[in-house]
Amino acid sequence: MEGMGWRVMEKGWRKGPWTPMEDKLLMEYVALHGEGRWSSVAGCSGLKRNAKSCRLRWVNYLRPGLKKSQLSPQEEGIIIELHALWGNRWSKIARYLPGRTDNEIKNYWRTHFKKKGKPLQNENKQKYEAQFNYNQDLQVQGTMNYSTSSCESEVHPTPATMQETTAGTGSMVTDWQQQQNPCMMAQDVARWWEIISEDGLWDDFMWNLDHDYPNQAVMEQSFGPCF
DNA sequence: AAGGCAAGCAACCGCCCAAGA
DNA sequence: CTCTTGGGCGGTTGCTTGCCT
Repeated sequence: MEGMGWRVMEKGWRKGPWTPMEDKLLMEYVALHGEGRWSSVAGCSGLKRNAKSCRLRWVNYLRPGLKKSQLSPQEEGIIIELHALWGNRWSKIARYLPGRTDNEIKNYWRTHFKKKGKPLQNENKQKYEAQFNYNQDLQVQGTMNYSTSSCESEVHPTPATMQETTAGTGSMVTDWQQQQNPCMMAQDVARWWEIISEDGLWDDFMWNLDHDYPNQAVMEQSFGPCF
């Protein structure tokens, strides 16, 4: 560690894993000054960490309301669905999973889905289907905002989808209103899933997601011009 | 029991963008 | 308008841990 660049003092900044004492200092700082004033953390708190490191530590680990538990099948389904819509927009996806961080979702995706040549089959697919059925139940109950018609309507993942995970961020709807119109429904995802997994399109699709947006050609082939 | 290997995760890096001077 | 600075984001790295041989 010490000799490998970890924890070396570069411009006086500490690096590497955070100690409990550093966490305590950072929490005290945020309690006093609030979030978002990262550039002055070092000066005010005595922490020898740069602004970015402090922000990251706070956002990914110390922030109140973070869930430490494993992702539920419902959350997994949400990730799958939103990743299909937006690609690697982790922070955007994270906004719909209260208590989860973009880093966590990103790591989860990479370890659980990306490394596998054909992810989401069998066990994972079952999990997704559980989520799908769950969404359908909600839809029946009238708590879903999913449109069942077409792309013309406002269609987006709803707070209802994430009801289980909602921890009262309060900003979800507002955030959502600023989002694009994804034009995809749970049913579409399920159908797309079948096509991708059975026709061997998955690899192409996945690797194209490394770029900004999902493979539009594949999507259009499956669903028409929505994408 | 010990070594190797892979998965998981915390943290860093570099780039981009927006706001302010 | 241009430059600077701070914050945010996605990609990547490398340590830790658990499993397998």
